[in-house]
Amino acid sequence: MHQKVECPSCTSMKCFIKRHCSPDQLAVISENKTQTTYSKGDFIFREGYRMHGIHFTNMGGIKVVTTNSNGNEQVVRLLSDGNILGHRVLGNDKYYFNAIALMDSKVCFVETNVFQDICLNNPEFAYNLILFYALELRRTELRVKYLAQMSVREKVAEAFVYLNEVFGTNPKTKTLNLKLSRQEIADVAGTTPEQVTRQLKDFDDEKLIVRKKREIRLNIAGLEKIVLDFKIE
Amino acid sequence: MHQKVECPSCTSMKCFIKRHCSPDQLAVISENKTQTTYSKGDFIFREGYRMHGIHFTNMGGIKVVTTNSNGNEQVVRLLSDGNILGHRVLGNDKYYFNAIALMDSKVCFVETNVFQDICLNNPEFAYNLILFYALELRRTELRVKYLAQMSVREKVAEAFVYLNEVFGTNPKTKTLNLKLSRQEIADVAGTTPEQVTRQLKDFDDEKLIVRKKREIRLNIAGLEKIVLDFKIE
DNA sequence: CGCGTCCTTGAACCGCGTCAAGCCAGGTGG
DNA sequence: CCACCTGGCTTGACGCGGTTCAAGGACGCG
Repeated sequence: MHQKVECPSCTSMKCFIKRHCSPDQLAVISENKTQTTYSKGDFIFREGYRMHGIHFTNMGGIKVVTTNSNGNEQVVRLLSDGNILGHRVLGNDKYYFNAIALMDSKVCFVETNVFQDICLNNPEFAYNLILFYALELRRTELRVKYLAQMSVREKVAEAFVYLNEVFGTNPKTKTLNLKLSRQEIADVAGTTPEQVTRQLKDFDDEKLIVRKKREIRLNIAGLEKIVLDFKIE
Repeated sequence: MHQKVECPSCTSMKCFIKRHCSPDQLAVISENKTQTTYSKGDFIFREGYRMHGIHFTNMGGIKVVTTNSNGNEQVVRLLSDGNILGHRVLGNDKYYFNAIALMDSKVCFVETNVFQDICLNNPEFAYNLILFYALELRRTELRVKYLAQMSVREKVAEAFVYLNEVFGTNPKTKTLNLKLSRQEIADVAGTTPEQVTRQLKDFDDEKLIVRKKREIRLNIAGLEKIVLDFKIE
């Protein structure tokens, strides 16, 4: 197994804990946290899993998904390193979604009571967490709107904008830092693999992407325009 | 105008402020809050409106909606008395949804800086607010799932379950405590008035509802079964 | 070289939204 | 008091978008 990364010596600039806790608190948290390494495809938690704490991604990428009757997955949220995971479960220990590693990932875990202590003793931390939740809530609501009202074309465009936002592109090749199957893209967009293929063909014709199998070079400005046009009218 | 309800003498058992603040704090908040009465159809805030605080419904009912290109509304959230409204905007003053009164409503408003002070000086309040946000987030994510994967039949059933959850039914007549047009039901369910009519007919045939124009008597157990069946398989 | 997996493409099907016509009820004015 | 009008409800017909099904092709790996 890998060496555990201790909070005081952690270099993540994105980590919520790292950004909002005092050195003293970092030491306490570090002592009380566990850290696990997951391989691509591993479950961080499953539907019905009993949660008794909060996860923080130290490195890697994770998707939170919900499964429907036919076994199709719908991606509810994507997250890269430095993000909070499983914070929805706070105060209610049963959760109805699965969290799956999209690549090799390292995840820290803090138990609820430790976390609660931080909140109660560090009001600034708590207030910043409230702001974080507010932002998350707005994002999720926006996704409600998207899934309910967008056409497939718009949903696929939005999926790439979202993927780019979270994982970014290789600055040299401009290809997405994550290779996904048509099925996986469909799960993010909320449609079928066949529709994804068709849309990718259209986008290719329109110079919005260049596709070489799973390597996809994005014309982000163009894709964002599709999403923006939806928002405006 | 109506008389302002002061927090210390407010009798709402549901109000978040009332439940989690000390008498001292209640006095401070009451002094700094404003209270407005809205009639059915009035906007509490509009898309693009600049927000500088948080609302609490003292009495009444409100819907938070988003409008699409054709002018159709999609209900994102319903709330009755004692609820928090506009908390998503915290830390980011622009909002992309409209809040509209469903009936005559009284709403309290607390400015952000006052609210922030409460959070920073009352960690318990802040922590409970975090729990509230976590719950809200789970609810919203569930709606993402519903809108993305449910059939119209299931969505209409879910709309009534949701309406019943928030506004309840008259214990005598078992009719919904809120009369809505077909269009308004469609906005909650995420479909069209015509589809609502068709579903209501089906539900009536199946003894899941009894409809007398806008008066609708619900067989909640039956409707919940439809939603539950979707969840399970 | 052969097998399996994923991608692609076409075709058929179907659920749902749209359009339009008719209906019913409540309100208004003669 | 009734005739008319208006707005919402109902119902049927239609068409489109998107999912599903199926077959063929490309690629990778043993």
